[in-house]
Amino acid sequence: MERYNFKSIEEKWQKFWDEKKTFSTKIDKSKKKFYCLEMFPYPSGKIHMGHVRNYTIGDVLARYKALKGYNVLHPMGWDSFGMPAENAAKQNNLDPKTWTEANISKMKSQLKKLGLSIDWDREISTCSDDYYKHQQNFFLELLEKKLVYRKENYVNWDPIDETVLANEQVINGKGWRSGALVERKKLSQWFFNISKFSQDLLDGLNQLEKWPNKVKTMQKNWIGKSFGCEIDFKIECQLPIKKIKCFTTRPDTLFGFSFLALSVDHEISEFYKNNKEFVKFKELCSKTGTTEEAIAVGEKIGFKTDMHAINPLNPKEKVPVYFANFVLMDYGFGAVFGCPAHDQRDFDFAKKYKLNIKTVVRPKDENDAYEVDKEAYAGPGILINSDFLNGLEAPDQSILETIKILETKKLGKKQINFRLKDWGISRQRYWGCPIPIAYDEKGKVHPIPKSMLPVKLPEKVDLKVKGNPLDSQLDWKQININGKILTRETDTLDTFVCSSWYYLRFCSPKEKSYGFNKEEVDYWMPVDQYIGGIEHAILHLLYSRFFMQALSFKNQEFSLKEPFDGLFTQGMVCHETYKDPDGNWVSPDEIKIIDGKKFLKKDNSKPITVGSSESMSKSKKNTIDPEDIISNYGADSARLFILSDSPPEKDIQWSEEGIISSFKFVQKLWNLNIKILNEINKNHKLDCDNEIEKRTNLFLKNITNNLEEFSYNKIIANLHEIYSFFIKQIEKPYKKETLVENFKKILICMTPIIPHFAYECLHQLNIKKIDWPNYDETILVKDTINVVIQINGKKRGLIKSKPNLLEENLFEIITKDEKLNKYLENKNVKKKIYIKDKLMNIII
RNA sequence: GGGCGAAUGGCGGAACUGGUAGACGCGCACGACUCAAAAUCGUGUUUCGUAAGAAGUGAGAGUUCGAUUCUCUCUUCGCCCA
Repeated sequence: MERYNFKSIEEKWQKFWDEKKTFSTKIDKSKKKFYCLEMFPYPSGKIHMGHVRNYTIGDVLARYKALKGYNVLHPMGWDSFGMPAENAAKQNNLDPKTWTEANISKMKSQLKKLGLSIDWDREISTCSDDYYKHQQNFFLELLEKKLVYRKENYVNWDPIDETVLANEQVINGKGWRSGALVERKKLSQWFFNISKFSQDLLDGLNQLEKWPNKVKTMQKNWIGKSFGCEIDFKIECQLPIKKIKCFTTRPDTLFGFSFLALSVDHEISEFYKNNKEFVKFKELCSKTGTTEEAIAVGEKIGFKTDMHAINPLNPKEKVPVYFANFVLMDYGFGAVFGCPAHDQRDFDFAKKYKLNIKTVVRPKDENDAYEVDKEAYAGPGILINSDFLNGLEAPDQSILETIKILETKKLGKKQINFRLKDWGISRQRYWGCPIPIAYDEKGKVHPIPKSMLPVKLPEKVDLKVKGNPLDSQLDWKQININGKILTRETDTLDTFVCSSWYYLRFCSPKEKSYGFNKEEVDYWMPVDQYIGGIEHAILHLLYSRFFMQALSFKNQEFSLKEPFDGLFTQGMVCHETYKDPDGNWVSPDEIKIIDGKKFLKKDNSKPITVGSSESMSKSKKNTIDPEDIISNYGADSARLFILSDSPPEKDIQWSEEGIISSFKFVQKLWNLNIKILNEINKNHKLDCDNEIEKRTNLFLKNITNNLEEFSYNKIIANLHEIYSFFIKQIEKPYKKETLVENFKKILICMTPIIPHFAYECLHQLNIKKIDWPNYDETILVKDTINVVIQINGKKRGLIKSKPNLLEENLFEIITKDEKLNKYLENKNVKKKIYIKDKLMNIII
């Protein structure tokens, strides 16, 4: 038996593809295009199993579509700006550029070893000025369209990384990378006006039929459209304040009004800036964090003012006005009216400060004496204790009706509110795209002229200074524009900006005059299938959608609104976790297993406890290095296993047994191939039956359907089945042409999955022209079928018969069947349900 | 607290629009080859039962001739939001 030498064969084909530029793509209007894109990696050092899974899934699709006759664009690049480079450079006394480029070249060679069908001529890297100069140009275009602006704003400040974080980068009140407790700080920042497109981004989701519903729901919730009402509350106080504007989604509960709460950043707070108690209170609030989550979890605290607010529907009623930590300035108007009976947050606050709690909604099955007791009631019901609103059905009818009344009385008006906030894009970091802006001594903004782009990052900087290193680059900071000496903006762009348009750049990566070439983009866009992790469900995907909206805004030339037609989110790669007796994580290669049960540490034979399977991470030491797998088992085996065990959208458990099993399967296929090659040289003339053709056609049908549906785990099952059939068939008499012809088709189906192996076999059979084989439905028509026989719904037997049997004929067969008739003897048949060619259910 | 989703052998998972539950793989058992082991090949493998047979898709109900699939209630887990 010949051993399959994956090393030399994989190398051979990778070299062949590289030299022949097999996967280089050009516009070809005679063919339908297919743009297959996987989320490009951050060049962190080396690839991990998550990459292997992501890019294998994409590669199967790209290769399959190419065989189906599509002109496939399948590019790869590097999301190469970002903080890890800066941190690593600081630690290793390198510069971020050197570190990043070394990582890129390492990871590129690793990706090549996977045998991916990537057009490497289109490779891009976001940290190269070829790329970011176009991004700076986009920034200036958006500035002209007034979609970029600058404002002073409270930000989440990460005191360890010394940078501003987006709300999404704050997890449990801590920085997503550093883990530092986030502080509030006021800074001048650049913003993309993403909220301008809230409604468009929401509407656009409806068109995205090939997106998972889950992701669409997440984006919908993130955009957070709410329908409600703005209300002016009259104020009584010593200060020159007449009224306060509030936004509420529940104006119908106005009769339950018991306090008015303001954000500590509300403009009215200016009147209290000399009040020592208030200043103390404000400081306390700043420690609870700015995220909605931090506020919801933390204790609700308030500062009572001497102001009183008047209920617009009941002018006799006056309630106290508080500053409260749970009111955010950037939602609504930074002021809310409190109705404790029907909002848990208000309820907690009212209990704490002993405020009035008046029930105004009762559940349908309660009577009007119903009173809220231990917690707020936010469910549907009937309005009570609400004067002229009594009896209305909450929430739908009562809200609309109340708004109508408020509008006619000119006390408020209907309003739509969005949760989506503008996107802060300034980062106080060196390793990012410079913002093409300068300031004069008065602080006035001067865009850098487009002719002066790119604004290049200075190459040699001292990263060890506190704060942003660009700030201390005095020679770089100065710029002469038309004879004026100005100071550059030293903040750089959030790296999410880089990844918001890279898919456009792939269409024409060498275009010099602009970020993309219109003709190329018109041909290739949108991305037909985008593949990546669910962790980007909100940010990256929403920002990319925004970027297209922004580019097409006031632009006759460019009208594409949705960048990604199809989206697929793959699951994570998991592995068992191990701990030694001291509770330290132990990595899988430090472990030996005895009799499949005992887990011991290799060096000291101490017992190891096996923990749950969790997503691979360095901190839990449960990672497997793809490079080891490829060098021990080959890329084809790795690809085969990563596809085989679980559906691609679910998590997969990496296991040693699994990869070995895949490795063995490749070897078995190789042996089958050799047997068939030997058969070609023999001169068989025996003609058996058409079973080979039939089974091959069934295989073709199944694998094609499964490929179309992303059921890649089932494709591997299909391969196992057809292998088992062929290896048995080869022992029987058959016509050699039939055998070889059908085996060729199967090999073609293997090329997307295990390309090196399959192309080698096809090469040995001297096959040059390769197209996806079609199946013949007529061959699949069965001449004998199994009909299930049920008695009273219980399966009692099977009848083999020809198709299209008449009911009475089948029943006759049943009565002649000894085993089945046993059930029918002396019984009255009440009913027969007959589903042709499938089943008969006899009710007795 | 709200939203979405999931639950099938020892394990990962199949089962198209309601119609043979457990495809395929792992693991395990037995057998062949071998002095022996590994590798390889073959057979078996939901549970109980010697068998005939019975039970069985998280729990409970419902619709139906028939439910893993549809409806309701509950439990547990996961993800997102608060």
